[in-house]
Amino acid sequence: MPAERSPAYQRIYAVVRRIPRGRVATYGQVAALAVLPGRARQVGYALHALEDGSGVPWQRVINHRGEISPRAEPFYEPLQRAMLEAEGVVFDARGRVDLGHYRWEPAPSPWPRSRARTG
DNA sequence: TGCTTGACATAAT
DNA sequence: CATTATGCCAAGC
Repeated sequence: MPAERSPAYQRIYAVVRRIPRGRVATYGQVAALAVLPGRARQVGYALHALEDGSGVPWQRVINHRGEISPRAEPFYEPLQRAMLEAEGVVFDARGRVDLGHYRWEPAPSPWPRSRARTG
């Protein structure tokens, strides 16, 4: 049984698929949403095992610093950046993404604020 | 089976 | 915010 079929990997892929276009998420964020707290490395490992036709938007997963994590093949770095830029994600002069602006938030503060006063 | 590596995160300085 | 140290777990050898 390939590791890609592992339940943990499947949850990771499911979370990554939920990342909307033009948004990014960190490995730790994906790990937390995939019910794998503290195992951010596994997220990267799971994405590493992905195939081209997997349909998983792996390019939307970056590290906590808003940077594209360098992998063994330097070829992927500009590729991921180009894919994100094609989605509307803007990179800083230092090659970083403003997480405060592009970070995907699956739960947009569902606070029990009850009836909003003033509306 | 045990050691090393790796698409990371967090805490301390 | 950058560095350094530590935790984490699967894959490769």
